[in-house]
Amino acid sequence: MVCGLIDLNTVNDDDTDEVSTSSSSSNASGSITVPASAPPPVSVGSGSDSTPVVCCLELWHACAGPLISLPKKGNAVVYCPQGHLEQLQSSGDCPTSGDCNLPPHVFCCVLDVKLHAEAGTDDVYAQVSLIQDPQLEQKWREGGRKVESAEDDNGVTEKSTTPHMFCKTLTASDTSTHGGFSVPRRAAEDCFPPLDYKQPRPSQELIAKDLHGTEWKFRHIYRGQPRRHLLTTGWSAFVNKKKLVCGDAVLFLRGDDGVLRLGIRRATQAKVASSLPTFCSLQMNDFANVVNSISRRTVFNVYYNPRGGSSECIVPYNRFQKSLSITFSPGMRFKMRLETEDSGDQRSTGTVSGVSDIDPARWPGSKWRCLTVRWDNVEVPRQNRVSPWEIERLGPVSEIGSFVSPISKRTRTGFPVLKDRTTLDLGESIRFHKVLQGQEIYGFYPSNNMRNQTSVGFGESLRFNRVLQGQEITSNGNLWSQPSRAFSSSSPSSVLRFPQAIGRVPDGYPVHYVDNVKAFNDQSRRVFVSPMKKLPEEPVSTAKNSCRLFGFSLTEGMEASRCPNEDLVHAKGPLGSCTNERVYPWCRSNDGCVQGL
Amino acid sequence: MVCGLIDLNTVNDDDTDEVSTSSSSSNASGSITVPASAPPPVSVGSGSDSTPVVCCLELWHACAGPLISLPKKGNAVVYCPQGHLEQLQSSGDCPTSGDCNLPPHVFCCVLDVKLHAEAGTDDVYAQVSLIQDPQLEQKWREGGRKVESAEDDNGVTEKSTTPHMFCKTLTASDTSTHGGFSVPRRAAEDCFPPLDYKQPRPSQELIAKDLHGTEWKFRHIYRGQPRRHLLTTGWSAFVNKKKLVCGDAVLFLRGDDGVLRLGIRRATQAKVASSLPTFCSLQMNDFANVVNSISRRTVFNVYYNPRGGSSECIVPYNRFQKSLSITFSPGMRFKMRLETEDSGDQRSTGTVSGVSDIDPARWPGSKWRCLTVRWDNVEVPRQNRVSPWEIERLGPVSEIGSFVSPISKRTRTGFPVLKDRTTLDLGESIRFHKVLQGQEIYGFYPSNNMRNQTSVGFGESLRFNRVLQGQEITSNGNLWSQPSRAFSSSSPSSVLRFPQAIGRVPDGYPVHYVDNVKAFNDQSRRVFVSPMKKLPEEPVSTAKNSCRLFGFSLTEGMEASRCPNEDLVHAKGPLGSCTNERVYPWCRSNDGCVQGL
DNA sequence: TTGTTGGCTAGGTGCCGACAA
DNA sequence: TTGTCGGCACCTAGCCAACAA
Repeated sequence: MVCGLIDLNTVNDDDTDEVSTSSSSSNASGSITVPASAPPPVSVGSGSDSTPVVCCLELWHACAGPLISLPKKGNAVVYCPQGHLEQLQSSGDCPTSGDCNLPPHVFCCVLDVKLHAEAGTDDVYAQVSLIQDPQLEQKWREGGRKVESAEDDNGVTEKSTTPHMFCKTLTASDTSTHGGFSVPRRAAEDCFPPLDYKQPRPSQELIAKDLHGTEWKFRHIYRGQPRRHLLTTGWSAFVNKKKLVCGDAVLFLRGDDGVLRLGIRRATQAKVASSLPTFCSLQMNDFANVVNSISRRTVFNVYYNPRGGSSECIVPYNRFQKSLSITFSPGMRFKMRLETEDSGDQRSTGTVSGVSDIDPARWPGSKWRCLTVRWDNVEVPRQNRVSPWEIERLGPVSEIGSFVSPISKRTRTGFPVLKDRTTLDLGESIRFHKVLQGQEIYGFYPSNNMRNQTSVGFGESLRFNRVLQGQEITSNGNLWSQPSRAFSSSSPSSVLRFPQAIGRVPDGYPVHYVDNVKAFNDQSRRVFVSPMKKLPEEPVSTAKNSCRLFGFSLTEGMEASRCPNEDLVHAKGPLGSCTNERVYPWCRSNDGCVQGL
Repeated sequence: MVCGLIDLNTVNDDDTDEVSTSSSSSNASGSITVPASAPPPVSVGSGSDSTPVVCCLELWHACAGPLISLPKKGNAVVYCPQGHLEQLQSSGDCPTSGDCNLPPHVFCCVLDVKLHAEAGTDDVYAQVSLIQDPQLEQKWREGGRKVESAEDDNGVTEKSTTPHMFCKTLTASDTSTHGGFSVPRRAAEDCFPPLDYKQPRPSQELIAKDLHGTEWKFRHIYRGQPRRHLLTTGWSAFVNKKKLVCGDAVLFLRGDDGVLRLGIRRATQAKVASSLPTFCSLQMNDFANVVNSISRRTVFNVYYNPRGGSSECIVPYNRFQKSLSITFSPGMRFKMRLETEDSGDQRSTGTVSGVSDIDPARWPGSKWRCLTVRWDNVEVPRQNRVSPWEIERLGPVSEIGSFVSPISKRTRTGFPVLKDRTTLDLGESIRFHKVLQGQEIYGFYPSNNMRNQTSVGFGESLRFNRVLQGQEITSNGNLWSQPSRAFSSSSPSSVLRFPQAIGRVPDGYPVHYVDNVKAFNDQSRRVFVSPMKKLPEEPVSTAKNSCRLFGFSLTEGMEASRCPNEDLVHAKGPLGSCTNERVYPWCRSNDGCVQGL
C-alpha cells in the first residue's frame, strides 16, 4: 500500500487515490512456505532470471497503478493455465500453442515474487514463481476448505513507508519540443528539494533515477508570470529516450532516503518497436516451460503484466474456494470490481445469463470464465464471460421479467440505425447474445446497418488520447487551435510529437471533418469515438488549421455498434487483430489512409 | 563475374577490378545433383529460411567484393566443421560449443546457394545448403579420385550481363551533414539517366533500390563551378538510415532493365548495435543444427560471410583432393592467394615449417590448418597455420640452410628493441617459433622489450580508414587540415560523422602526437600503425587543429612486434579478443582512453 | 494554478559556388 | 575532376514571459 500519492489525473478521485494492492516483493518479509511434499525448487522453468530486478518497490507499485493485486510469498493460489494461455495469445504475435494436457486448475504455492521492468519500455511486470502443491489440491478435493493464510483476500493493509510522490499525465505542452515540463506546485513542493525563493529565478539541478537505476538530470526552475515550477534542460532528452507521448504519465517519488525516482505509466501499453525480447515472447517461451514444469512438479514462473490483466489467471485459493461455494444460475445479479482506471464509479453490475464451459473440449470442467453475463452499463464493452471469483453476488436472484435495460432510447442524425434497438426485452436480448456468442461478436447492435455511415481512421502512427469538441488539428507540427490535448504522432524511428495527419485519401473513401470526438483507451485497447458529420465529397485541403482525419468506410464484414447514452460508436474492422477481443479500425494503420510524416 | 565495374578506390587496380568469383545463386541455372544415396532433403537444419533472399544477383556480388568465392549448386565439396566452429567462435560473443563428434571432413553436395543481406546493416551473406554425400566420401576413401564437375576450381568465367556500375569510397564531405554526395563524372554519365545539359542547372530525381528492394530517392544535380554531379536531397537521409561513415563505400548499379540499384560496402564489418538476430547468433544457433543434420544425414546450412573469410570451411572437393596429393614437409616454399583487398601485389609467400594436427584431441587427422608456416613478408600478420588447399607449392623444397629472411636490419629511434632480432638464423627462428606456437604467440619479436615505448589508442568509437602523413585532426566536427581521408567516429546511438577525438588522458598514460601514421584494416581487422614521436608529458590541449590521439601503454602481457621494412608496429593487447588471431590494442576501446562524445 | 502560445536565440541541416589539390 | 570550405537560408529545439482557462 503506497500512501501519500498525489494523483493529479482524477477529479472525483474517491478511490483512485487508494492504492488497494497488497504490496509484495522478493524481499518482502514472511517465511516461504514450500509444500512439504513438493520436490526442492531446483529447476526454475524460465530463462528470464537474468533480467535485473527493479530497484525500488514503491516506484514499481506506483508505475503498476492502483489496480495491481499481486500474490505474496507463501500464498496458496489456484493457477488457471487456460486463462494464462488465453492472455498470452491475446497479447499479439504469440503462436497458438497446441494441447498441453494440463488440468484447468493447478493448486500452487507462491514461492517468490520478483518485480521487473522492461528495458525498452519501462513497462513493469512481476515474475511469480509457483510450484504445484498436492496438499492444497487434496484439501480442495476433500471439500474445498478454507486455508489458513498470512493475509486474507481483502487482507491487512501493509503499512509501508510513505514516500512523497506525484503522478502527472503529460500534456501536449509537456511533450512538445517547444518547451519543458510544467510541474504542479504541490508536487514540486512535496517532492523536490526546496528552492531559494528569494532569488528572482530560483533553480536547481534535479537527479532522478528510473526503474532501471538510470539517472536523469533535469533543470528545475521556478519562473514565469505567474510563477510556476518547470523542468527545462534535460526534460526533452528524457521524453525522447523514453518515447513519451502526451497522455502518458510520469511519476516522481522522493524516498525516505532522499533519492528522487521517476517512473512512467503509459496511456496505452506501447508496442514500442523494441527488438529486445519482449514481454510476450518471453512469456510465450515460458509457457512451454510452464507445461513442462507442472508435469515435472518443479517451479515455474508466471509473468504478471499489471496493465494487461494477466493477473487474473492466478487466484488466491481462498477466493477461489469461496466463489465456488455459491451456486450460480441465470438471472442472478452481481457486481464486479472495476478493472479500468478511467471508469470512475460507474455501474459495474450485471446479470448472469448462463453457466457453461468456455472450451469443453480442451478444458472440461474449467471454471475459467464459465459464467456468461450481461452488463447493465453497455457503454463499456466487456467480456461477456467472467470467472466466478471475479464477481460478487448482489442480493437475491432477480426475476427474469423484472429486468429493464438502463439503455435509453435515442437516435441521432448521422446515426441512422435501421432497426431501433435501444431497448431490448430480455428474451430478445438473450437470443441476440447467443448469436453473438456463436460468432464471437460482443456488440449489442447488428452491424450491417452501420455500413458506410460513420467512420474515423486513426493511422497507427497516431497515438492518441483525448480530442475535445471543436478541436481542429493542423498539419503543422507547431500549431493547433484550442482546446487541444494530447494528440501525438510517432513513426517507428523517431517520435514525432505532433500530428502530421495530412495524407492521401484513398479513392472511394469518404472524407470527414472531425466534429465531436471523444475517445479514450482503456487497458483492453478499446476505443470509443463519438459521432462525426459526414461531409460532401470534396478535394482534400492541406491548409493549415483545417486538418482532417481521413476515414475509411465500415465495410462488409465489420461489426459496429452504438451506445445510445453517449452516442458512442464502436466497431470492429477486418484489418487485423491485436487482441482476442474486438479490434477497432483506428487501432490499426490502413495503408495510405493516414500518411505519417 | 561482374564486368564493367568502375572502381574508383584503387590506383593500381590490376586485379581489383577483376571480380574473380563464380557467380551462383538460388536461381542459377544447372540441375541439382542430389546424391542418390542421400535421403530426400526434407528437413533443412536451419531456421533462417524466412529471411528474404536479396533481389539482385549483381548487386550482391558487387557488395560482397571481388574476393568472394561461392560454391555452386551441385558442386562436390568438403565441409570442415572444425573450421566452421573456429570461425563462429572467433566472430565474437558466440558461446564455445562442446564436443560434437563430427568427422573433420564431411563430404557433401551443394544443394542450394541463397544470397542474403542483413536487414540492419546490409551486410551480405550467403546461405549454402549442404547434404552429406556418402558416394563422394567413398570415392575419397578409394583413393581420392577427382570428380567430374560442371566447373573446375579455377573454373570457367561465367559471362553475366554487364551492368553499368561504380563504387566510391565515401569522403568526409560525402558523409558530412554539410552537403551531399559528389558523384564521379564518369560514374554519373555511365549509370544515371542523361541530363539536359542545355539547362543552367540540370537536375533529375533518381530512384535506387537497395539489396532489400527498398527505394531511395535522390536529387541528382549538375552544378557548381567547375560543373560536377551531385546527389543532394535524399542523400543525407540515406547516410543516416544506413549509418554510413566516411570510409564506407557505396555502389550504384544500373541493370539492363534500367533499374538503378545501390549497395554498401562498409570499411569495417560494422558491429552495428542491431538487436535483430545477427549473423553470428544466427550461425551459432545453426551449428547445433549442423551437428544434428549431419548425424541425421539431412540438409544443413552454412552461412558465408564474404567479408569474414568463413568460406574457407567449405572446400571444393577437387581442390581438397588435389592439395592432399602433395606431401608437405618443412622447408617447402609456397605462395598463397591474397586474402585482403588492400594488400595489392605484395609477396604472400612463405615456408612450411611443420605439419601437425591443430587439435589432435578433438579433431584427429584433420587437415584443417595442419601446416605451420612462416611468412616472408612479416608486415602482414597472418595465421601461422594454413590448410593445404589454401596454398600453392613454389618450386622444389628449399634447403634448410639456404633460407634467408628478407627482413632487413633497421632500428629507429623511438623503437628501442633491447635485442636486435632483425635477422634470425633459421635455427633460432625455428626455436623461436616453437616457443611462440606453444604460447599461441604469432609475432617475430619478443614483446617485453616494447613495453611502455610506443602506442596509439583508437577507441572503438573511432572507426577508421586512412590517415596520411602530416595529417592533423581537429576535435571540431567540421575542420581538419588536409590531406585527410576517412576519419570518422560513431557512438552506438548516433552516428557522428566526424572525429571527436578529444578526451581524457588517463593517469600514467603517455601522450603522443600523431606524427606519421599509416594504417589500414583488412578483413581480419588487423591494423598497422607506423611510429609516433613520444612527447614529453604535458597537459592535454583541446585547441582546434591540434588534436591528439591518446595512447595507452603497452603493458606486461602484451606482445608487440615490429616490421623493420616499413617501421610498422603491431601488438597484441589484453583488452579482449575479437578474432582468433591477434588483437591490437587500438582495435578495442580502453575505457577512458578516447572519449567519443 | 497551469496549459498554451508567441517571441526570441542558438545551433544544425543542407544548398550554393569558390577555391584548390 | 572533385574534396572541402565559407556563405547563407531555413528549420528546429528550447528558454522565456504573456495570457487565459
